[in-house]
Amino acid sequence: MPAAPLIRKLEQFDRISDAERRLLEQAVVRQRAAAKGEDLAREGDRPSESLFLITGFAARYNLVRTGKRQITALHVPGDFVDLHSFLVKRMDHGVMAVTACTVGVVPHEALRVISETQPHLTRLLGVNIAVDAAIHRHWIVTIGRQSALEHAASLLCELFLRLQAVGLTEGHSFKLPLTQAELGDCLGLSTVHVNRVVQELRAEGVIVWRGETVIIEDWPRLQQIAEFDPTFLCLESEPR
Amino acid sequence: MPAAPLIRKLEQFDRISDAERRLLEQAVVRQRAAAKGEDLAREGDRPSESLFLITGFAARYNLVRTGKRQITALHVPGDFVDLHSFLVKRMDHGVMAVTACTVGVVPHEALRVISETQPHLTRLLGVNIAVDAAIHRHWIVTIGRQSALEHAASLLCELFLRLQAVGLTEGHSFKLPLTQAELGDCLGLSTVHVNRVVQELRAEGVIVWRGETVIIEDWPRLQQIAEFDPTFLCLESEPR
DNA sequence: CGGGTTGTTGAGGTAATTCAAACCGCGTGG
DNA sequence: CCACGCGGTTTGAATTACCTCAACAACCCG
Repeated sequence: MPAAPLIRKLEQFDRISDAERRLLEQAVVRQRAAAKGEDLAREGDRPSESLFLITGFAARYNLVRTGKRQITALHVPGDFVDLHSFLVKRMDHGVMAVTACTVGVVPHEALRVISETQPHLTRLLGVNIAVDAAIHRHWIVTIGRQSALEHAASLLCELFLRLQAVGLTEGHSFKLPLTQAELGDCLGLSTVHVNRVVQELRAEGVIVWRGETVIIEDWPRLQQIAEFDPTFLCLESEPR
Repeated sequence: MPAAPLIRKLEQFDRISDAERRLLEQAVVRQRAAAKGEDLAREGDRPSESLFLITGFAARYNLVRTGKRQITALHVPGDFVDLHSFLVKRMDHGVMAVTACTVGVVPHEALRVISETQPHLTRLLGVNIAVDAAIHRHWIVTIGRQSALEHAASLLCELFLRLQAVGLTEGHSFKLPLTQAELGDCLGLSTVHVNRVVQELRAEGVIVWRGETVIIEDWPRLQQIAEFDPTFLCLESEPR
């Protein structure tokens, strides 16, 4: 049932009929594994299929001349990592497997058929793209106008809720398989500074982070530090 | 012919049939004027129509607790400022008229009819959202990993090409009706620092900026400073 | 002509960076 | 079983890019 995470994700947005469910299952022609660190797509590619995560974490990234890297999006199971490539054709960023991943493969041809015959499903895929964009905007705000501490807190809030929505949290804890360097590439910060900010969140008793496990000890306070309003994640199901 | 700028914008992505053109014209039920500084939409709104710019500049923005503002997108004639509100329902940001604007009004009901009956047009509207997201990602990269100078240069490159695509440039010059404070809100910089960076671009002979007019004196060098690759703007028409 | 907005400049402060080194946990191979 | 190497984390010190505050100049509009 490789389509299950995708279906659950789309159900965050609206109810899905059995017929639609079957169509999505048929659209996933195969699944494949990717090793940690592997590129799922590269800048400049013109993919003929789109990928969604079944298990693992992935990141979209861009490299700049100085050798620095900026991660522009983190993806968790259920997320399409390059749905837009169906519409926009050419990848303007790479996608890498942050952990070992399994991905479901949906040919653009299948997406085209859906777009021709399934208006409701097409809208839900559109919501997918629009929510990606909303998350991007949120990142712009936090990079541009929040302190490193606020920004880090914000990313933790976001990830917690997104993982909770796909059933990957336990109470207030979740697996965060990112190095501090990778976190820095998300936040636009140096590794050293990420470390200091994480220390501060720990010292304040807001989070515990050991190994790959983050425990949010004080969720209200974390939200307050981050000034976090989850509206943009669009986690409520309604007719669309 | 209030739909004309919208049609031209969509034609950047792909050919549009006469029938599609007529449908778009019908979808624009009216136009309205907005004064400089007026809000076209506010955070938390649930609009029942989407707006595109016919004339003028608009910006999406978010406010943070400290009173700072971050602009997450700039819009020029032809751009929808809140197309995503059709899919995502609730505005997670405000939209303000940076200059006096005229906007075309497209009821969500009309978008729904298009999405039910016009797969090709629906895809082009999807491209619209996807390109917005691509621009967002570009902003994340430039805010996160580029210097203020590079970032400012990058925004000028982006605006020049977007304005050129809708016929609002003359040679290498264009109207940029933004204050340095507003530019700072786009770039995540203070007004003072924006000023210094602009001075530097002037001193290097890369641009002339007097009043509302920017002249790009050395386009290759501006692109080089910004490390600018226009791919993400998706300015090539192809079948979609 | 005057008052508000915008642009410019200077000086001092600070958040984050860079560079460097030490440390830690962990898997691997001798 | 220990030594080693490696990726990741942590700490310190010096540097820097950008910020804040403040004053002033230029401009525009009524």
